[in-house]
Amino acid sequence: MTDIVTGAGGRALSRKGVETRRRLLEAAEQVFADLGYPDASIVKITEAAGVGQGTFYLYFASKQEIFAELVRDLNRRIRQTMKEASSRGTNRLESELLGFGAYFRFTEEHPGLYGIIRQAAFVSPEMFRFHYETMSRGYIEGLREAKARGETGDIDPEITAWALMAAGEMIGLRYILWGDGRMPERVVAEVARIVRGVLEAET
Amino acid sequence: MTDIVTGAGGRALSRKGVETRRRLLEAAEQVFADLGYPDASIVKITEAAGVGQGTFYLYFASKQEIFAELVRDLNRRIRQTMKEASSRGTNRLESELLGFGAYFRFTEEHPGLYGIIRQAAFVSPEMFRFHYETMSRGYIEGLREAKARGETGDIDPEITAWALMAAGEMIGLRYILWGDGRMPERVVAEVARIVRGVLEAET
Amino acid sequence: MTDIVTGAGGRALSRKGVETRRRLLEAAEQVFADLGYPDASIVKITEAAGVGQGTFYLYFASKQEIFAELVRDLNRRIRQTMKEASSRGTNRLESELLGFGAYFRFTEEHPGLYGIIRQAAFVSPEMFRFHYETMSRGYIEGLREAKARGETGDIDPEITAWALMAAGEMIGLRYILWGDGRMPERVVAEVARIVRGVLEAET
Amino acid sequence: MTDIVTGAGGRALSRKGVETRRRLLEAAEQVFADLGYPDASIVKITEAAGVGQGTFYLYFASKQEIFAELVRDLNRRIRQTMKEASSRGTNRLESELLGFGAYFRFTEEHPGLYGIIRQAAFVSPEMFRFHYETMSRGYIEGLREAKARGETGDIDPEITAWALMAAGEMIGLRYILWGDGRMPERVVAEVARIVRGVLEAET
DNA sequence: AATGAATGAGAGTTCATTCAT
DNA sequence: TATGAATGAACTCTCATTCAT
Repeated sequence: MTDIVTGAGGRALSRKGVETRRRLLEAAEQVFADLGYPDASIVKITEAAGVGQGTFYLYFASKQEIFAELVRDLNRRIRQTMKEASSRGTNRLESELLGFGAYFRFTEEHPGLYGIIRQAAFVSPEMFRFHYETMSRGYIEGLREAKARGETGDIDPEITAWALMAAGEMIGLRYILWGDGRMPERVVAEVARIVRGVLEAET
Repeated sequence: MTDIVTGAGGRALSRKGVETRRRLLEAAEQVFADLGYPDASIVKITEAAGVGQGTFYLYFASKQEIFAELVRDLNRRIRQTMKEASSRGTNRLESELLGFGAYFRFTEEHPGLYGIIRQAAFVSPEMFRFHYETMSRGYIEGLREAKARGETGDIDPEITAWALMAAGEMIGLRYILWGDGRMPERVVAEVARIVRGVLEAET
Repeated sequence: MTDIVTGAGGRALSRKGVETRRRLLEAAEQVFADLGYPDASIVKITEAAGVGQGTFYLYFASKQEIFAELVRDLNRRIRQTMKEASSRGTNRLESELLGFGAYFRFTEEHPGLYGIIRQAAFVSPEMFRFHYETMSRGYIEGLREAKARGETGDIDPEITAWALMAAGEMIGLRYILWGDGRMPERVVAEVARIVRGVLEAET
Repeated sequence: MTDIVTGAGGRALSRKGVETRRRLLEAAEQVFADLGYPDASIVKITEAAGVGQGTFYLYFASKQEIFAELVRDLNRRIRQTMKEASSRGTNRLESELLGFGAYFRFTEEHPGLYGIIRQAAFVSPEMFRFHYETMSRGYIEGLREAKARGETGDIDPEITAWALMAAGEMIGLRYILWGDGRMPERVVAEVARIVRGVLEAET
C-alpha cells in the first residue's frame, strides 16, 4: 500500500513535486520551531525552502494547512519510531520503557517538536487532539493487552495511558529541551520506577 | 505586604485604574481562550473590556505583555488554590489528591487555561517556563518533606514532581476540556491509584 | 505699551500663568529643535515643561499654534537683538556687519533655530513667510536710507536685502551649526568683504 | 556607466519595476510639496501613484526613505541642469549667471522643491546637508578656477560659494514662489549686479 | 511546475485632544 | 489653574494570497 502524496486541491504529484513538497515541510518545521506560528510567514518558509512564494500554494492551501500537515507528519514519524521500539519488549513494562526511550531520542533530534505541538492547540485544534489521541491509543492498546495477560494490576488502561504519555512528554521537555539536549541516565532510571509504580499499584 | 499594581511604564494606578486593568485582563483571558493568540487582537480585547483602544496602552505595553501578565495572574491563582487545598491533607498522598482536586476545579472554571498555557510556549517562553517551574516547585517541596518523613519510597522528588504535574494537567485536558466540562468520579479514583503507585514504588 | 500675554482663547494670564506659558515655550523650543516637528509630541513638551498634558491646552490651542508662537517669539528676539546692534553703527556697512554679528551670536545660543525656521515652511507657512519678511524689512529700511544718503551705489534695496539676509543665514548654518558652534573670525572677515561688494557694486 | 535601480532590500528592478518606482517618486514629490512631510502619508502617496499600499514597500522601506530618495533625485537633476547651463559661459561671471538662470527655471517648474528641501532639515538631516554640500561644491570649484585664472579678486571661494548659493535660493523663494511663479527680469539684472559685487570686491 | 510583483485588509501602535476631577 | 486617564481616528507597516507570465 503506497501513500499517494497530493498537493493543494488533491493533485497527484510528480517525482519533482514530491521533493518540493518535502522541502517546504522541512522549511516549515524549522521556521515554526524557531519563530512560532504567529511570527512565521509564508515568505520566510518559501525563502527557507528556496522556492518562490507562489509555489507554496501549489502544495498547501494556507499557512494553517501546512502547519496541520507538519503536525500530522511529525506525529506519524514519532508513532512509527515508538511502535518499532516497543515491539521489541518482552513484557509490558519493558515495551513501555523502550517506547519512552524512542520518544526521547526522537525529541532530542527534533527539539522544536514541543513548541509545534503546543501551538497546535489553537492553530489546528483537530490536529492537536489527533496527535494526543493517536499517541495515547498506542499506550492504551498495550495496556489493555497486558492487563488481559495479567501483567498489570486492576488498572484503567485509558486513564493510565494518558497519565504515562503526559509524564513522558513533560520529562522530555524538562530534561531535554530545558536541559542540555540529552536525556540523563538517572532520569531514565527514575522514569522506569514511575512507570512500574503506575502499572503495578492496585486500586 | 501589598502588591502595588502598575501600568505600562511602571505608573502606579489609582483605584479606578486597578479596576480598568482587571477588566482588560479578564477580557484578554476570554479572547485568548476563544480565538488563540494569533487571532486575538487588541481591538477585540478592548471591545470586550468596553474601553477605547488607546486605553489598552496605559496598562500594557503590547499584546505580548498582557499575555504574559495573564499567564502570571492565572499561575498565581492556581497555585494559591492548590496550596490552600493541599495544606488540609494529613499525609502526602492526601495532600497531593486535594491539590489535584483543586486544580481540576480551577480548570473547570477556567477551561481556557489549557490553551493559554500551551500558547505561552512561543508567545512568552519565560512565562511558559515560569509557570511549570513554579507549579512543580509546590510538588517538589511536598515530596521532599514526605520522603524525609518516610512517607514515600526512595523516590527522586524532582522528577516525580514533574511527572505528577504533567499527568494532572493532561488528565484535566482529556476529561474536562475534551469531556463534558466536569471531572468524572471514576477518573479521580484512578488518579488516586496512579499517584499512590508513583509515590510508593521502590527503585 | 505693554504686551498683554494671553492663553488659548485670548484669556488674560495671571503672573503664574505667564510663567507656565514661558516654560511651555522653552520646552517646545528644545523638543522641536531636538526631534523635529513630526516627532515632537504634546506629551514630550509637557513632560519637558514639567506640567500635565491638559495644562498645555490652557495656553495653546494646538501643536501647530505653539509652533507658530515659538517662531514668532524667536523672530521677535532676533530682530530686537539685531536692531540694537546695528543701531550702534556709524554707516550702513558698519551697521550691517554689527547686525550680522548679533545674528550669529543669537544662533550660537539657539542653534535649534535653523531647524525650527525651516520646518515652518509647512507647519506654519504664514509664520515662515512672516519671519523672512520681517527680517528682510530691517535690511530694506537700512539700505533705503543708506542709498538716499549716497552711501551705496545704485542698488535695489529690496532684492539686495533678501540676498544679504540669505547669505547670513546660510553662513550661520554652515559655519556655526555644521561647524564647531562658534563663528570663526576668518568667516566674519570674508562676510565683511561680501557685504561690501554687494553694497558697492554699480549696475 | 548605468545606474542599476534597486527597490527596498536592494532587489534589482525589472523594466516595469523601474516605472512603478518612478511613479511613486513623482507622486511623493506632489504629496510632500502639497501637504508637507508631517501630513503626507503612505496612503496618499500610493493613491496618487495609483498603486496598492503594499506595493510601496516593495520599493521603499519607509516614508523617510522615499523622502530621502526624492531629495537625492531632485538634487541630482538640479545640479545636472545647472552644470550644463554654466558650462556654456565664457567667464566665471557669465557661467555663474547662466547657472542661476537654470536654477530659477528648474524651480519655476518644481516650486515644491523649496518646501521639500527645507523639511529635509529634520526628516533626513544627512540628505539635507548632502544637498547643500553638493550644490555648493559646484560653486566652489568654479570660483577656485576663476580665482586661479585671475578672474576674481582675493576671495575665499568656499565662503563666497555658500553666500551665492543662499542668495540664489532665497531670491527664487521670494520672487518665484511668493511672486507670480516667474522670475522678473529686473530681479535677474539685480542678481547680476550682486554676483559681480561679490566676485570683484577686494578684501 | 514555478515565479514574484502586486494587492489591500487588518494588524499594532501613537498621539492630539477632551473632560471630569 | 492644573491634572492625567480616556479616547478613537489615523498612522505605518506586514503578510496571506492572487495571478499574469
